[in-house]
Amino acid sequence: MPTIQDVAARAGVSVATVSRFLSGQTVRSADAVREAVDALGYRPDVAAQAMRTGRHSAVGVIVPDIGNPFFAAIVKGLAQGIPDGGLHMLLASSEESAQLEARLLADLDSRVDGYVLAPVNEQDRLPLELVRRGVPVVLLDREVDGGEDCDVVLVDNAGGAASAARHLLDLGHRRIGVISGPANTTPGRERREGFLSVLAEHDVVVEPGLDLVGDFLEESGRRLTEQLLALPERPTAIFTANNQMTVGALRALQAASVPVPDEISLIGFDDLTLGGLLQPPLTCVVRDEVRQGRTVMELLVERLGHARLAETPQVPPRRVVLETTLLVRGSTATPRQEA
Amino acid sequence: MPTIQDVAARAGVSVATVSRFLSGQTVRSADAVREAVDALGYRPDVAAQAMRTGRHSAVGVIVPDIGNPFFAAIVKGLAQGIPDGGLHMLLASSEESAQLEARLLADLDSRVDGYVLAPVNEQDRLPLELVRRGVPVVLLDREVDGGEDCDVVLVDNAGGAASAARHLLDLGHRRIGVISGPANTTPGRERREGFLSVLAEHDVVVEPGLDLVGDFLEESGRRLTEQLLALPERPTAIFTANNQMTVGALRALQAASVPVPDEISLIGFDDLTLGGLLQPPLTCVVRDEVRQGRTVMELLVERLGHARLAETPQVPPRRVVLETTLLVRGSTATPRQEA
DNA sequence: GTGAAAGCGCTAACAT
DNA sequence: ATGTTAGCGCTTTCAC
Repeated sequence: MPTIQDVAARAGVSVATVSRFLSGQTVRSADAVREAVDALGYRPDVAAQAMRTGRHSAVGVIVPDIGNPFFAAIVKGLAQGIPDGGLHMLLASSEESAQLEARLLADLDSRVDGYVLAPVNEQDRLPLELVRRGVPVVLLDREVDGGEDCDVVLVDNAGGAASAARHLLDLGHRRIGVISGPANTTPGRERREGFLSVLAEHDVVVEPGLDLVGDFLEESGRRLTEQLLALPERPTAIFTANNQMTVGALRALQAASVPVPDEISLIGFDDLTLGGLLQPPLTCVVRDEVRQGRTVMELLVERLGHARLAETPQVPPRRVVLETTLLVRGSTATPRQEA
Repeated sequence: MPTIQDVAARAGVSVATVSRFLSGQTVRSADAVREAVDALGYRPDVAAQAMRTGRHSAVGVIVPDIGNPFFAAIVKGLAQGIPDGGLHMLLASSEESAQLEARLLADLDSRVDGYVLAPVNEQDRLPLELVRRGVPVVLLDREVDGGEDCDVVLVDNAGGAASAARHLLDLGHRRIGVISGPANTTPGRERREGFLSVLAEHDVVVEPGLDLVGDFLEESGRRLTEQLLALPERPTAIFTANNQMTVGALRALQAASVPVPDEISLIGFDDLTLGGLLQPPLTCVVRDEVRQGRTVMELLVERLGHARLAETPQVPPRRVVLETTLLVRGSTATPRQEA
């Protein structure tokens, strides 16, 4: 690999001139330098640049589960949000483990200029520590306690869940099972609250056996749905708070040969890859995941730019809440009339 | 951020001793150094290490489409294959563009010690250039021409496609549509050839209008299926060569209200997230994606280890071919008897 | 506009 | 076993 020395030698100038040329400054011998760069196939050594400047032209991304198609779509959006050239993404998956998350964050520390984080839980102190140190951070889909100082891109969890609840109420459901996510995550908490508050407004009681909390993974959706099906009096509808748990619910319903929506209606938060091709097609609350990812990266890039210009840029933290849409397909219907 | 100097000062030793301690060598003042490291929260600066040693403790991963759940599963496997601590993954998506791939590779050059690559096409020269330079590379799911010198982890594309073909023949199909991937990719080429060769052995002719080539994306699966449905005489079965095109085919069949498998049987290469929950559940050739990813990373890690020990390690290139399984579910059946 | 030179944090001789 | 020191490739003063 040629170094900047080689380029300078070939162009007959000093390394300083080459460096200036590369950083866009006007240089008398621009042509000669350009020629040398091209001829030698010179690429600056990022490690050396990083050491000298403290900047890495890379961002760290930690998602809870990269195998989840939802986060795959988010990552696609993140990639779209990266401006052309030179900014890279270090991706890691915390597997919903706070411990692993802490290790990853520590490892990334001297490799990146900023972070996209979907913290494992809202009590997570790490993101705020970074912010206090002046490190650009944008939270993805999840907030942390006291995180007002931190950019965040959410969806309207409560509103989306509320629209799902209203839809079920409109259809006539009164006995509804809720499978929500961990109460210490933003989507887990807000979706449950948004859903239940609408039911409460309409004096619909959700007894403890119908109000279940999962972990956002497929297996818990399956298990909790089985639990609902085992009740003496089954619900007539089920709300699942994320895509993976919806998949689990579908498997359980299918395994138990429960006809959807004839016996039980199902409504999920977030669509599935094939949600529209299922029989019946899935009714769900949808959002634009790719756009959400893109927005996150745009905020981060902007903040990185400011961080470069001044020590204390004082860009006020931004909180973006993207809308959700209720997509009514075939998995919800009027409850069957019981005797 | 404290430096190794700070640690040395606090422990009352030289930086060399701290460095030795950190690299695992036995040191007299181990306790004092450990105390200083902990108290200061010292973390070595990776950029400085990289500059000094030339190693980055990171690997670059370039997949063609990170939004594809198949590659998301692969990436999950890759993450599993990373030994505890300190090795990182820089992930990028080439979006099936050779140009973007080249740029990504150039950008990653001074950030990583090795690569996992799913090259955009088999004529791609870049992976071999890296290998010639002594850079550890493992090819993922796709080979390149003349790439005998390069580790690669494939699946038995031809065998899997052949099993699909035999399954359709056994059911009695004789007029079969084939939607394959780009002929200049390994899975595109091998799956088509494996499929067609079995048909040829049984003297089943696939006329040009039934032998279509897509681009592995959902939209091409949809369009080419529409094309098959528009034929004067429709096929009684369709084989789609990857997951995304299978989704497209399903959409087209549904849009045209073609009953599966009653009028047309469908068999795909690779399962879908909800393949088993579709109505009918999808018959397909399956493999263990996570295992494939894990295997790739294990090979790469091994090669990185060798690369560290000697200049010319001469580890012979390995070629791992993982098996596939025919998963017969409900989307294939005996062809309807025509008049 | 340009060049000489310092130095970012670390590791690996080399000398002890 | 330990300390001293050169230098990885680059950017950025500083003096011209």
